[in-house]
Amino acid sequence: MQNFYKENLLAAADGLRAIAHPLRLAILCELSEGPLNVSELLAITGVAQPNLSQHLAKLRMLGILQCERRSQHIYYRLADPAFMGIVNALKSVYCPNGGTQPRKETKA
Amino acid sequence: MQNFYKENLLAAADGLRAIAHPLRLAILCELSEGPLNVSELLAITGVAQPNLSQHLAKLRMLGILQCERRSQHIYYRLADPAFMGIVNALKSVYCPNGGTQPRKETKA
DNA sequence: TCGAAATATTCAAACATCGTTATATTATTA
DNA sequence: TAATAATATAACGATGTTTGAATATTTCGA
Repeated sequence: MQNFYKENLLAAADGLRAIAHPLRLAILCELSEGPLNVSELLAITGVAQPNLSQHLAKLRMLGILQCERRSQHIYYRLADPAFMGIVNALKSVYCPNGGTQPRKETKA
Repeated sequence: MQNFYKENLLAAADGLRAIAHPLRLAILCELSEGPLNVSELLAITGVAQPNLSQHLAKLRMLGILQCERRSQHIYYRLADPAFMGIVNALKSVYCPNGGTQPRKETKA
């Protein structure tokens, strides 16, 4: 398995585990259409606030999301466009219908 | 989050969790070059035999791998080429050097 | 048919992950 | 500056995952 195993596989598995959760996938799919603040994500996903916050924290700490405060609201965006390649591959496997609908522009 | 959430996200997260493990990723990467039997995978990965067998069982039961007995040996192959889209997206993110080396043909 | 090789299964312990509840922090508005 | 809205953190129980050890099964060859 050469050095490929020790280095890249561990990193790839970490990255996969980071997104291998329905809520985190939902977050990534939504943010792939543009940034959103926590309240908006809360309304879209319908989960409990601390739950969402913890998943956002995980994605943020892994460098997958960036956040930026704008007065009362904290906006999240995708930090690493490379992850979208993976999300898109997933969409093409699991979302025959095309996945989420495009959103109206929220003056990002 | 429409119906997209309940159906596709759960399935996609399941699929991701199935491959979000260094050894299972290694197996998928190796088998993406062609079928291998368990002894060969054992030699390549260097892990303990029951450990490998358990991960193979998981991938097999999820329909990601197929296996076929050929006298003493059991050969595994990728059952679902759709997964290769995901594996390839991963490779392009995590394997700058290109990942595994191509193998000699083992008369599949 | 007996033994050995190849592979799978079972079980328990260690560990990680998830959701919930309660609480803290930060920024705005009154 | 006190109250409130937005978001984060902490602690905890429940559940899931991973591994190693022991053992079982299947197949082939002698």
